[in-house]
Amino acid sequence: MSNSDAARAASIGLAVSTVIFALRDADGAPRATPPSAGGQGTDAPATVWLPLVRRIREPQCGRWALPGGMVELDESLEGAARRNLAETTELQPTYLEQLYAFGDVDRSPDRRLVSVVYWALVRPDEAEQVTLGENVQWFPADDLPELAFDHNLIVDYALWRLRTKMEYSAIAHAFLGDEFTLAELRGVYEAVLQKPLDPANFRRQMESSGAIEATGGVVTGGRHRPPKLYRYTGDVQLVDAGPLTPRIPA
Amino acid sequence: MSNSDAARAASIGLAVSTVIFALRDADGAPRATPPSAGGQGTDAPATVWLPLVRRIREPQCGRWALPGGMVELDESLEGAARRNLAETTELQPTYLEQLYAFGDVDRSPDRRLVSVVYWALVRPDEAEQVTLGENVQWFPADDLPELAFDHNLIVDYALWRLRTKMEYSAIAHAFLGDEFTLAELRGVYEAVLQKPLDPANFRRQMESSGAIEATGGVVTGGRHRPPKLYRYTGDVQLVDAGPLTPRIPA
DNA sequence: CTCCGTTCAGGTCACCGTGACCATAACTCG
DNA sequence: CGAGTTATGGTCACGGTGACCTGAACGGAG
Repeated sequence: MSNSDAARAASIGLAVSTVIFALRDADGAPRATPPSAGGQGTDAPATVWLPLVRRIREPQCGRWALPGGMVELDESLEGAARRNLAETTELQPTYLEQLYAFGDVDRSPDRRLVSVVYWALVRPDEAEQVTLGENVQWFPADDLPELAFDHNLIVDYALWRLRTKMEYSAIAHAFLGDEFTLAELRGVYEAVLQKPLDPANFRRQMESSGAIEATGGVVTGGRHRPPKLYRYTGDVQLVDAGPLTPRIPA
Repeated sequence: MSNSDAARAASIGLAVSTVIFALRDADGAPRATPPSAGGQGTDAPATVWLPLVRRIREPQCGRWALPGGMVELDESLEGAARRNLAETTELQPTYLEQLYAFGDVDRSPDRRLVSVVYWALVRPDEAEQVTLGENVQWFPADDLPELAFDHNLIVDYALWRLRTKMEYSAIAHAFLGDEFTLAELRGVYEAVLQKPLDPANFRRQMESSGAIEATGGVVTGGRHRPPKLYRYTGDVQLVDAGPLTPRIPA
């Protein structure tokens, strides 16, 4: 039982990391703040971006990595994720969900480390609050440099989950403010799924889903017919947000 | 930073547990071994069962719990799950996938414990190999006693995942042998989804999916037209079996 | 003030997957 | 040989979807 003895002597480290997704213009500029409230509304296509942190200590010092840190004794896993997000990027994400626990023996060259990884969606106005600097930068999710540890694999998996889940769950509104136009909502889908959607068919599906309702307001200022504003009703469950979420009554 | 000091002094324990699902007759009898090979083929409706282990030490001594144990320094998370399964139930499951990491601060009364939970599907002939005894018993998944720790919540979540995934992924064959009839495959769906399915429509869907192919063999002996035997082609990906699974090429 | 370009909004239509259902085939047993 | 049972194949109505068309409502150019 030398294994057990070794496990007691040098324990396995437990960390959390988070893949944070936000939509930004293809050139890297942040989206117009609350897209509808701002004004003319950006019509440039958006893409998926995420903030990374440069490692300032060994191992893998200098490489870009996901924000994260060790789990303290008196905090839950999600609590640790939220604390680390607040400390490194000052973000309080709209949407936060556990992604996967990564625990291969050799994933960290130093100490044995198991990382419980979360993924988060933030609104453009939240994303702007990220304090940029030498050690915090935004990167396009589809074109990342070589990251520290197994973080490239992690981001790829999170991106796959985002795109898969976008097709069957109502998570798109986590990228938007409380009120939004159908064009903005469609823009989120197009950015994540990377394909154009028919505006008329998109409208029909959203309306029949019961997930959104008109607020009564419209957005004026555009050189075209003023679009109505919508909000999420909350009637539609976010699917599979974890074991603590009450299930949809069958 | 007293928290950091405390974390270093008494580290967080890392454990794995597994929810093992198998199909058995409603009265608890195991299904006919490899259902088709056996003989007449059981026609009694099957239900979902899982094996539990009685705790033989504090805390929660005497209560039923999921099989599991601590992760050793030199094994991966999935490796630890497989080792614990082999040690406690002698099972080598056909299907094994990570479910969720449970890490609430108060989930274990003793030491701070984070459990990475897996879920597994086993064939009836594998399930029979489980050495039953005072401390290992099968329980119907929908009618469990009060389990140790948060294991009731965990089983409920695993059951929800099983039922959800059954509807969009081809995992049903993990409950069967290499060859099976469409009636047997349909029986798996009916047992998990808890609703009858139309045999003709079920056949049409399975055939058009491309997931199965006829082996050429038939099962004789029944007092009716002999059903054809099928096998899985492997063409259809098991969806979302973890980050290491190659994605379906878009 | 009118025309024009734009997007919003509402509608039609063919097609396909689905569930409900019917009919025949092929076996065993009495 | 007929009865009973399941396997297998087919039809049909319906609902959701994608492709596409038409009018509505604005700002801006002339």
